[in-house]
Amino acid sequence: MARASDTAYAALRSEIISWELSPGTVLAEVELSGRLGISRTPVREALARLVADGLAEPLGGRGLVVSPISAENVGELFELRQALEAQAASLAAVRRDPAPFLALQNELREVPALLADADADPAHHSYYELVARFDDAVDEAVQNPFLVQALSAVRTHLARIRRLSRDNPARLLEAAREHLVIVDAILDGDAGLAADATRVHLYRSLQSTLGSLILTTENLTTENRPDPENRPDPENRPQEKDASAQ
Amino acid sequence: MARASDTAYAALRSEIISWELSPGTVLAEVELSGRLGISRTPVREALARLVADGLAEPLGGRGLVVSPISAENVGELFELRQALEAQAASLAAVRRDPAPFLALQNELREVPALLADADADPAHHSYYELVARFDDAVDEAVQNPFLVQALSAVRTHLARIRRLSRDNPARLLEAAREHLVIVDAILDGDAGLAADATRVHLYRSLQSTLGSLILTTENLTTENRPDPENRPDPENRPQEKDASAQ
DNA sequence: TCTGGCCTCAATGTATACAGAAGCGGATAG
DNA sequence: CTATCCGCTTCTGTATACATTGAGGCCAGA
Repeated sequence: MARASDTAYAALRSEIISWELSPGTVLAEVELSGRLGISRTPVREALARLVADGLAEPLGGRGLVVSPISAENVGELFELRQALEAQAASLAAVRRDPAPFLALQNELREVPALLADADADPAHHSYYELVARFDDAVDEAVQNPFLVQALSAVRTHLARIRRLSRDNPARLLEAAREHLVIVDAILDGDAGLAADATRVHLYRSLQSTLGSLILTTENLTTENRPDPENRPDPENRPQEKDASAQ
Repeated sequence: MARASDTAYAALRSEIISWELSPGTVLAEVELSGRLGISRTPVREALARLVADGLAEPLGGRGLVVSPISAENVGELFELRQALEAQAASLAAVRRDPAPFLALQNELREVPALLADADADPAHHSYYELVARFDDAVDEAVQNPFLVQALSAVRTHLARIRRLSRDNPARLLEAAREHLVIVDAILDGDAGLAADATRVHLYRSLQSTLGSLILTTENLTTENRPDPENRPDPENRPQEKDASAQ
């Protein structure tokens, strides 16, 4: 069996990202060790990793809380994301490994058909999974562990933020077209265009995200009620990996 | 007194950055707890943070080692650094808070005089301290915790890499001129130019770094002798903060 | 002599016990 | 009635004891 601390970390991380633990929720060691059925030691280890990820933060010297989120955070996160993804796309263009991007090109062209029958896939899983494969292809192409790790950290926060905004089918279509431009640029080996197309995509994506924000006061305050019984969106959503989708 | 785990983390981090613990050195919990005079628990916490920082990594499932470094790593790190610092400079230009940069502008103009009397300050502390203040000013100006944290992580690795390359007074003069261009661009509010000037600076900086690399086989291998008695450059070097200098 | 398997040992991973400190509640005085 | 102070409770931080797993060495057989 895997290590208890890894299990605890994965469980807590997932609960934070999925809003089962909403921002501001107090993370008490004894309570968590009881709930997860392990001792305090691995729980502490998991909490330390969450703090390093920026998913939890100390509250007044004693005690940890799930990191609060604000609209401001979204903008700041996108400033970082833009820098990283533009660089990643640029490098992917330079690396010139066309195979995976040719496949993505074909699939992205089929997105309108994919999104057409909204009844079959109302949560658009297949679309988000395609975008996740795009991210994976870029990660693979850049061949840069430092950059990939930084991107991964950003995607973690994005996954949490996505639960703040509503999906918009029209926006997904547009996003697919933007992705296609990026892929085309990468296949052309045009690093500058790949970076520019990425920035365009993220600009539009941020616009859309901010336009559909669901900001209750709960999300903004640091002091939330500690009861874990409030998930804003219990219905099935795409997996964690599909962070950078819309 | 501060927490023992923080003390241990700071101590180990400092030893890794200063090459007192060279890449590949095994980090054993019992040995460290004995050497630092604390129990294994806070040592484990410190080691976990080092792994999160990328300063240590697991070796074959069991045991940790100080992360190896290679010339390849340097290039990869600079790819990330370029993305982050270009974005940071660009944002600093947009924010339009001239005061700190006006001060830096004046000081950067005095750098030739500063470097002239090499006898008074052979390690060029005053120069590196100026560059550190430049970094601080940018961090302050961008007003973006996500970006600042990513930059901070990069600077940690840069600090370690700097011990791999020799200082070059001529290069420092050139670097000061490049920094001055960046500051001018920020003061002009020219985001594009600030980003471009940053990329120029980092391109030259990488050239210089790679050109003066001191790569013994020790630095490349994962399996080093575990004895901690080999620091390649025991003479006084600028503090940790002066990471992005040359 | 070389190879393979077993066994021992050592180091990590987990649980628990102990110490200290911060917050909370109650009681008392103004 | 309110504010402040004191004591208690509960939580974090640290140390230590226990479990478990992987590595290395030794012995036996080919």
